[in-house]
Amino acid sequence: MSGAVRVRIAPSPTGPFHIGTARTALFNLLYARRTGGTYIVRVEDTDTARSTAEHEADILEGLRWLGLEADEGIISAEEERGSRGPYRQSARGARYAEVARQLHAQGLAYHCFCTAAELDAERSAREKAKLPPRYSGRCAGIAADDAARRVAAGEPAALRFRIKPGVVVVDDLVRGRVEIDAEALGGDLVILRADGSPLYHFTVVVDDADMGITHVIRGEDHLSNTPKHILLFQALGVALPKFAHLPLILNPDRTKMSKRKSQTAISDYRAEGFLKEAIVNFLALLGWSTGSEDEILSVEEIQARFDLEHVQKAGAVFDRTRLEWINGQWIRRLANEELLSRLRPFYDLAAADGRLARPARDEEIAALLPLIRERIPLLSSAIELTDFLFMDSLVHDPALLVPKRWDATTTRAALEAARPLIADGIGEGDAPLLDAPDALEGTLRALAEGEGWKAGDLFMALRAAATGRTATPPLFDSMRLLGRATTLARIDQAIATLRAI
RNA sequence: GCCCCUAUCGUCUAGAGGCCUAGGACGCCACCCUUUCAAGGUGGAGAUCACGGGUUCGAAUCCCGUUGGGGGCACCA
Repeated sequence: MSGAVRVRIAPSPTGPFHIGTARTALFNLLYARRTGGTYIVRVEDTDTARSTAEHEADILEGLRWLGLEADEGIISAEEERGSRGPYRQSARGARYAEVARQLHAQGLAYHCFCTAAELDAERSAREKAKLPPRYSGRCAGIAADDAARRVAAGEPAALRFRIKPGVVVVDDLVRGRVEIDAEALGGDLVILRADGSPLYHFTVVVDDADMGITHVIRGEDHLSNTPKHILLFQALGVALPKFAHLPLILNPDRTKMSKRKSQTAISDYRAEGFLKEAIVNFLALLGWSTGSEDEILSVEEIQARFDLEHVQKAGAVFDRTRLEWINGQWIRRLANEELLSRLRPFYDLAAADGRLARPARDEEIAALLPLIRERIPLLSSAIELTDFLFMDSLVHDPALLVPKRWDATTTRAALEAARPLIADGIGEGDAPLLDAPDALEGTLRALAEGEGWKAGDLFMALRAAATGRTATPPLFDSMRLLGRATTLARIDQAIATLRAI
């Protein structure tokens, strides 16, 4: 028996991979890494009505993507690692039945013959009397042989665990000592339904015991239920794990973060072009702090500093704006090849769904990187920012074509005057000159000066003509990337459009 | 209704009795840079540390209460 730390994340595949699950998984992983412990993934799919293979796949893929893959437990639909499994609750039915039998044999659990209707009536009666919901314990006193006879006769019976009276102490690593009177636990707890299927509070304890979990790190929403777990651990005669309840992630209105009020699916954030580094960085700082003023941290840096002492006690609002800022920071930090490969799927998807007329080649994206890196808060932003380079045709909005201080006539004259200079100054498929001075810029500035135009207005007219947009990467680089023929054709098209006004 | 947790700028937070006339970051505003948009730089507004009592020479920090917020109380997880 070693003192090695064993922690777990136990997602339930009743929905897509949730941001809150990701945060809990991350904190468990960080704690395991920091202590040299083992990080386990267990799938809690006892709710067969709501659990699906698709959700499980989404969760496991999300964990893998974020770098939160298990050391032990479930890796994928096919792969499971470790000797203390099975790690999927749906495969542990026999074990739950065995433990339930044992508790029953010890008199720690009993058969309950109450029907759903009776329990409902009891509950609503208490509610009407302004009393907290609580099982009366009506079946607790049925003699064992009577109960056995009724079960044998085929009467449906759930199995209830006897809640021992007394005060239960939760020694929480984040919150300190918490005392809860067993009286407030709602009465004896159903651990097996009448059909024999196990319930959450029971399976979680059996699993944590079987898997040798030493630290249960989970959301604060489980704090009130922890005494039930402690009582169950004691009934099983196993050592208690340590508990650490993390603050909840909140909607902007400060309620528990939910799908209804917030974007909660990790896959949605991924599809928008959030980097895994940014999500991990952001999530780590939601409810935990370094104690220093550093903000942009890699998983390795976070791992090296993580501790439960700096975990916040109060809930934290999920601030998407801040996430986007962190994402931008990480995009700017990625090496070129890395950024290129992260961008690749976004360009492929855009080409496939028609937002771009054709796929972008690697060299083309590579050439764009320096132009867009500082301009994209999300990977997906790159598409809107550069789509003009990958479109066969472009429809000018006449309203955008004319710079604010100009009229249509001036704009047309300017485009006509600039056209030959551009024809001379740009080649086919030139590379961007980036920070180097572009000779064409000087030429066009001279033109503007000679005509009494503001260079900025001329550039804006050209930008709108060449790209169809008013916010673009730097103009001259954009035109070089576009190539001589396309740039001139678009200027001609813009002139024609202006003539029609 | 009962039980539990919690409370520092709009948001995420630093702060573990004197270093705090409360620091940083996001966001916001202004200016600089600038061909647009960004990025970056500089500066600014923004918190009577929820409130009220204590303890102490001294409290954002400790104690009690109040109020606010949240969570939990299923044959859901």
